[in-house]
Amino acid sequence: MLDLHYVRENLEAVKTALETRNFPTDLLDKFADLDIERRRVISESDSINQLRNAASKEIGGLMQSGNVTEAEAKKAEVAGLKDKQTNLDKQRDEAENAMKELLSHLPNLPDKSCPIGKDEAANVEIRRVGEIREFDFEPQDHVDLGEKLGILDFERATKIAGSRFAILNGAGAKLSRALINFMLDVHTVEHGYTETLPPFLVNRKSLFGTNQLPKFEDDLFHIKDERGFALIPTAEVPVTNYHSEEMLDAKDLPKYYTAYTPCFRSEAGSYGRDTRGLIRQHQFEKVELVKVCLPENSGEEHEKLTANAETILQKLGLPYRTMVLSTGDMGFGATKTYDIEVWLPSQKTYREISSCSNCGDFQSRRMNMRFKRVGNAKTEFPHTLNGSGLAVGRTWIAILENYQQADGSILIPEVLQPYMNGLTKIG
RNA sequence: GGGAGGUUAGCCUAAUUGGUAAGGCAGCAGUCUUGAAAACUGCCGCGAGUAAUCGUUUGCGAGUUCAACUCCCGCACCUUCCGCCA
Repeated sequence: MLDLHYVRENLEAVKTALETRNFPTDLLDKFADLDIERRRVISESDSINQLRNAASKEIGGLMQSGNVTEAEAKKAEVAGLKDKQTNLDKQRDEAENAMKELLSHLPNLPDKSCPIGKDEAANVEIRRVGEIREFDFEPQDHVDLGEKLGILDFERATKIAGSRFAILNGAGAKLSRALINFMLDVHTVEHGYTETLPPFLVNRKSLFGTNQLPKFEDDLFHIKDERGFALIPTAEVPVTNYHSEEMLDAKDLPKYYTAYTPCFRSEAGSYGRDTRGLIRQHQFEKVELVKVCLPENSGEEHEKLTANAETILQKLGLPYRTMVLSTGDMGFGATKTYDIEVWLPSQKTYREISSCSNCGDFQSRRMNMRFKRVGNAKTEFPHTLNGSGLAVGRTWIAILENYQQADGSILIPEVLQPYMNGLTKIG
């Protein structure tokens, strides 16, 4: 959420910035009116309250000194204020809710370093790592490879759940589990993250905190239950909200968390896109990286987090490139995002395998997570960052496709072999 | 599912059969000092206001009342006990 005062004082700049995100600025045209109305109602309601409070105090004094008749007279005087106040309070609630509603629908402001453009065509490649393998045979895609090896079963997954679900079997399931453990080990042991295993169901407040709500309600799977749970679309939700509503101490920052969770997405509106294979599923596995840090360090922490995710691809020997997203392609809460894309031989293209975002104070303000510095009384909002480290299903795809042999078998990258009980090859 | 106790500002703690949130710690600014400490003064949740100031805030939501931390109802969370359960 953007800061009300900031928007008020920089309205034109905010409009210009949000335009680069393809955000319709007509919503912002309402800001000034809402702001004025809100302040008018607040001050009017305050002055009525002032009258009531003063009268009430007088009555208290009269009652204590035994002047019952005078107190009764005073009571009658105040009675008329009540309706007026009820009415004003209602207007006040409406005005404040309208402002909150408006602010909660505004996306974050892009960082100055982001390329300006209206879609992914404006994204800029900033590095390319690893050698793309030359095949002396026609490489198959992961669906053909997986099904022939008996480690991937879409047909039965569709039978027992539906489309966009998959079943991994045997060495395929083990490979997925190996990837999870490998990633968690690298991030905890080498990169200093604390492993956490959070709830996979969360409440609406948490979803507001990490900006899935109110705008992206339809992207979630909701539990039909009065408690309003939803299945997490990413571990970013429970992990970033870990310190929501808390007052942190600057000396305890930064905090680094990594979590493995399944992720659940309705994929409403993506009919027909990536229908073949494991690329886009309703349920997928992911190891997530989350940081909470001092505002002045978030740029540097963002670079480090992205590098931490890239380390996994380097260790697995998978070729990739890193893109900085253009203003038009960034997610709602991000000030800046790097996408890491892995090479898929079957598609002869790079596909997203991680998205690493700096959210600035956008989320901490929404979830009321604050911190204090020593020697400074005022509370501040820390910055939050998140990124996939990595999407397990897509890494699984990349391993099958990049490590396939002419006979359809798959070599296991050396770093994964200890996690596969020494297995060096599938098939 | 049932019972008991609890939730006050960054932290800790008060508040007469209902009378308008007292104080301490930490922090900020200033006075004093060569400097620091101590002491003293002001500030020290949020909102409106250039400001004086005013409003608002006792887990959340409603209610009774001129007036609610206090009384009534509902809910959340924490502690604990019983039951059930992997």
